[in-house]
Amino acid sequence: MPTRINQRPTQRQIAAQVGVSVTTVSRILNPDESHPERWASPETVAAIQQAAAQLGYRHNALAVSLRTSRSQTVGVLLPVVGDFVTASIYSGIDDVAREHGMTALTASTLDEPVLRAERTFSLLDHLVDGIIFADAHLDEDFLDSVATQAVPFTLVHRRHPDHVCVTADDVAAGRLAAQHFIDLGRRRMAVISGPRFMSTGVDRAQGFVDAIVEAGLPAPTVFDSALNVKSGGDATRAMLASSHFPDAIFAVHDGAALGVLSVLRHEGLSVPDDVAVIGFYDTPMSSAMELTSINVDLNNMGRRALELLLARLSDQQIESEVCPVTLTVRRSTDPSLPPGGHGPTAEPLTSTVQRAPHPAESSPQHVNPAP
Amino acid sequence: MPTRINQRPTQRQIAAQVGVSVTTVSRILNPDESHPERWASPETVAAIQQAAAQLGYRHNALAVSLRTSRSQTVGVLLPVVGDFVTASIYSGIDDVAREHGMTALTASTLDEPVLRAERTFSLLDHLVDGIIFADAHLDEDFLDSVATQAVPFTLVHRRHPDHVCVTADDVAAGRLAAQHFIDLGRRRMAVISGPRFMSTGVDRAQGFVDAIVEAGLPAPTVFDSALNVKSGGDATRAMLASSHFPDAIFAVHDGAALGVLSVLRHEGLSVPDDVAVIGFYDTPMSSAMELTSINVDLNNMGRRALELLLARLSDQQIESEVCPVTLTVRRSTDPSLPPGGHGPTAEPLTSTVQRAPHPAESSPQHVNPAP
DNA sequence: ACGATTGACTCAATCGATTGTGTCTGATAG
DNA sequence: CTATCAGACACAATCGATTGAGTCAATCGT
Repeated sequence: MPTRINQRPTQRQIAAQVGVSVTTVSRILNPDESHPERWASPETVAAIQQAAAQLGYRHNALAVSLRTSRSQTVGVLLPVVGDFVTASIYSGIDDVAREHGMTALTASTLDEPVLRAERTFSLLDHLVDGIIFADAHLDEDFLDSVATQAVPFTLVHRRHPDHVCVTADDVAAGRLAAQHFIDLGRRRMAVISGPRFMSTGVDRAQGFVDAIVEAGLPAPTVFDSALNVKSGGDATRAMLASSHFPDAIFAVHDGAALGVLSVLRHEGLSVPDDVAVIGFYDTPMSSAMELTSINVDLNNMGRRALELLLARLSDQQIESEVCPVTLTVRRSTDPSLPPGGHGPTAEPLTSTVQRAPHPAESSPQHVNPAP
Repeated sequence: MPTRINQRPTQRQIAAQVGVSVTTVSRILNPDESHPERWASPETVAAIQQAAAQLGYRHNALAVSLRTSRSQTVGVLLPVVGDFVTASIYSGIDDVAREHGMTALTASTLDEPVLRAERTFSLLDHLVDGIIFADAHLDEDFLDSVATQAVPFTLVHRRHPDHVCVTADDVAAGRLAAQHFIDLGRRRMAVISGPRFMSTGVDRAQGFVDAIVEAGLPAPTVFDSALNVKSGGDATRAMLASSHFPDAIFAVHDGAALGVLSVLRHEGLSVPDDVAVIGFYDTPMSSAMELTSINVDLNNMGRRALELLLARLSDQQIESEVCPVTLTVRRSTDPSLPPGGHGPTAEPLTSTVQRAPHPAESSPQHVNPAP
């Protein structure tokens, strides 16, 4: 038993053992040539393959990358790591990367321009073949400067006007939320958006406002927030302090929606009787809190972002993609649904533009009859 | 303006521009020598630094790694990516990596041995300086074979008897949960653990059982589960079907706890009147669901895991570490707490062994008086 | 029987940086 | 006046693999 410790076998070792040159070893171990067996006799091929297996040979990815200037690596820039949304997106990216024998390098930028630049350069130092940005800012031209570096990239989740991106259909999502509220007979709407530089919040709020105005209803107030529990709560308190309190709140992020629910409950207001609430992303918390939420396949968005990037790397023309959104109706907008949702195993109800009819439930506890 | 497109500047280019050899350029650009200015005259140093800045020179991480066989890179193997627990751990690792100018490479293994081996080798192909495993299995000796590769590693979150790891104090956590139930006067306990190969669930269940038996109470039933919402619900249904239904359930994962709550509510049982429930990890969902949960600083666990690994890389002796846990009491065990928790901005109550007294709240709506 | 083709390889440069060992010049010591 | 030394560099091998351009012998066609 060859107890190799501390030393990875190299092609040189295989060559020495078999009695050929490293050239031949390299050619045999890279079957990507058009003529697979053109470079050696069957016996030599077998001998090399056997030696490689016996020594436990593996390519040195660094050496290969250095020589070929193709690293089989993509960089992924996330605003934060450890959050449901970005983690789901990354998961999809990672899947595709693995399917293509590539490695995904991640870095978090905290939405800070300096950190983003630093970490982008750090990825480039590793000669990534391409980059996926999940943290685009609408108003920055950092991406243009990256384009100068001749490293292809795509955006995911947040869009930028000048670059290819894979986003949720955020405008449609906003319209979906608005239409749901309108169908419920709500009239005084509000929307909790995110920072202005995030296309997600901006587009969702835009769709929401547009649909409501088109329906002839008063334009909803737009609150900017940091899209977390605390800022959602703060926005809600701001609403409570204002003269006309809404009867329907659309938060473009479940975290913010949770803050909304928490403050409403704390203030003794009933959901959805007094205020209906819609969140976004349909996180596990949504079902736990019986929060109506908009769903988009984040995993698939990640997949598509990398697939587009790979297409681009194959010199194909690529175009931005918009992923469909659905609305999962729960008790935060529809009290006629049974408490406890549909049990822990049930799939959420989904709809594309209108609320889908939901199947009769075993114990429909009508807390309040629908208006 | 030098519109370099497509080409990163190299030391060779700097050397040519300044009129020195790449040797000198390399020495100047690596100030880690004992004699910083020993290799060139001040004028040359300035010229090289200026040329480097002007060209926008950056080290080629691959070339450096290849030559020095130190990649300044660590691999992180996670069971899944996109989950609160692993994402939080990774976040801590990533922070430390950045602080040390290193890069963290991640890979998810889905707890499948084949995938774990494959992805581990993939990391080794990139010449990672070390590896952090967050997906250790108690019963596997895969790690021993990795040890043969002479790549240092540490474990995090899940332990293995033979290797250095950073874990939560899982046994203490189990005891903490048990003591809380005992203090509440509960007598029929159950614990929902995870698969047998995860030390987390095993240790937590062990501590829980030990403390209860030591208190002279009947030993709780241990249910194995997959630690997700569905399996938590399944376990609860199994309990409901059995002869002696518990009045206290400790789930070693908030996801499973959510399944418990969901099924209990669906069956018309009251929490905590009929059944008290404790979860684990104190996820955002815990506070949303008013779930009493055990908290451990996952981010810090990640930090420590990498810090230990780096110490090990500096040839220091390292030892396993156990991180303290705390219990955050909410309404799933204590109905005397006000609904809505402490508002979205409040810090959770924490305690180390006993439940801490909680501050008086503005509107303490006593839904049910404490027993 | 002889040039041409094919099969089976090898040579050597190269990717970008690091590093042990020179080399050369001018200043200093003796 | 020369041996010595330090300062300021350069040479060239090396890390592990890839790749265009050979080399050499056997085989083939005519």
